[in-house]
Amino acid sequence: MSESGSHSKCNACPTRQNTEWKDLSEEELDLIDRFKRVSDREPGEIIYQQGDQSEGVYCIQSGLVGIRQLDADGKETLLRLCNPGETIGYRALLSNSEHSHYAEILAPSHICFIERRIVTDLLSHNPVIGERFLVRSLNELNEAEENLVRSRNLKVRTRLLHCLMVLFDQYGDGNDQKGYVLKIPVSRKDLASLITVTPESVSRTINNLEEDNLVHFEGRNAHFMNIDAIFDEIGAVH
Amino acid sequence: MSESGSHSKCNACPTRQNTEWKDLSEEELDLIDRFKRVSDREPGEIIYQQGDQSEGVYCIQSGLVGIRQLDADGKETLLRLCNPGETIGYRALLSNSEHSHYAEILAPSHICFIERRIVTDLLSHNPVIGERFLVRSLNELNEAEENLVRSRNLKVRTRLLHCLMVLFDQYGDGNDQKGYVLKIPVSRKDLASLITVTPESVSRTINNLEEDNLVHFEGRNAHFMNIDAIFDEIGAVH
DNA sequence: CGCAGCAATTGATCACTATCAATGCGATGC
DNA sequence: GCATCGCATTGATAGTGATCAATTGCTGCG
Repeated sequence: MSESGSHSKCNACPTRQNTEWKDLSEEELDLIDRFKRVSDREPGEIIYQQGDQSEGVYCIQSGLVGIRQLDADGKETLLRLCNPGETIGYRALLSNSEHSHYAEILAPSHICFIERRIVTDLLSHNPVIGERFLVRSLNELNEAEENLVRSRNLKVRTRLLHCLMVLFDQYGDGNDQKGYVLKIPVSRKDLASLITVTPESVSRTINNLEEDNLVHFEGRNAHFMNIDAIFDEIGAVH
Repeated sequence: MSESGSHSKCNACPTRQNTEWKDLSEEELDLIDRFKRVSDREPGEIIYQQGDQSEGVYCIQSGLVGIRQLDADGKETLLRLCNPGETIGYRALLSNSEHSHYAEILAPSHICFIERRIVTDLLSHNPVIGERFLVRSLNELNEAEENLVRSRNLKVRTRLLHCLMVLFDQYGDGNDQKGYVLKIPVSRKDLASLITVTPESVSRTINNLEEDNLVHFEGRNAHFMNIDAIFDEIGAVH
């Protein structure tokens, strides 16, 4: 990583309105601005390690971050993708425990680091922030549970379609002459991990979707040829 | 359910020390005491329904409650068991959304209902309560993720052993002459649901464990014949 | 340009677990 | 004591996805 000279103001951060920090006072934002450390990060870099103590939180200004978890056998799972505006690493900090997962840069990113004492300071002065993180964690909890239920009840094909639709929601490029287009932001391996399956199975399922003329893949681009049929399939699941 | 005449004081509640309410003031406890509604509930009764708006939270004074989730196809999953001291239904209330799951009584229970306005009142006056629920939800989040990773990486046998050990932790009856004993608090079907498999698979896996002389089952009682071997198997997983 | 190294695909096989159907068991009620 | 209902087990089968191994494709780099 490289320490960036840019000390852009949080106030001007285009994503702040959707974040846990959206209702900070000028004064509070100023506090963060003065102490935050912004850095340029490249894919593959680790923001924090599983098992480490929390030193603060990280706000994603731009780019893409993956949250991964290693199990006892060393197998890794990609739990979720985090987008600009998201603050990560908050869980270990707020529960006063070590990071139960690690965060890896997936696309060139600008990351703002806010150290622990600043965060606790803000929390103790402004209860709204705590509330925001509470709601955030409740949402993540819902997602996690739905994820579990999906991977239990749905076949790989349906899970993949579902996952692609979720990705399309966040990263979709609208439509071109062929249909809706999505630049999948992750590797096949990670795509597989997201839906709890092996890369081989993803490959085969992709062939499957091609044969059925539902989705056309070229590299990381996915073209949805018949998006209604897709919604049918993931909506009223057989 | 039957409205119970007993208005036992929260102060005297044997489980309160481990709960989110542990550091309420006398005055605050008194507020709850005055407005809470205690009821006797029998197995099968539903405390709140998935999809309903939150009307308050429910504190389990005694008994056992299961949190279940229904998916779009009507398949149900038992997500977790809740024990005396636990407050449930807090998620919908705090995130201002409908219940994403439902709660069913699994053993005769005493349940205290605390209505919404009391909770929000307490929350707004005492930020510590919010913090407690925040930590609670962070813990649940960790559990949920570990659960997902386990059901991805581990075979049924290992998951079952793991689940039994977790249950033993909470409901274990110490040991008799034969070894450690656990009265499994749920049906086979629910046991299966907890580890995301079919009841048939649980049955077969149980036979398996019997053959290996690891665990002996008679009805809902499980005798752990060789608890070290069990820990070996779930610790250093192949 | 060609090589190295990694990512992705393809192929063949196998194990696990789901599924379906039937039977067994146990509690409850008449 | 017998019938019934629900729960649990057992059996037979099939399908899904994992696994292992080999190939292809791609990217960056000397």
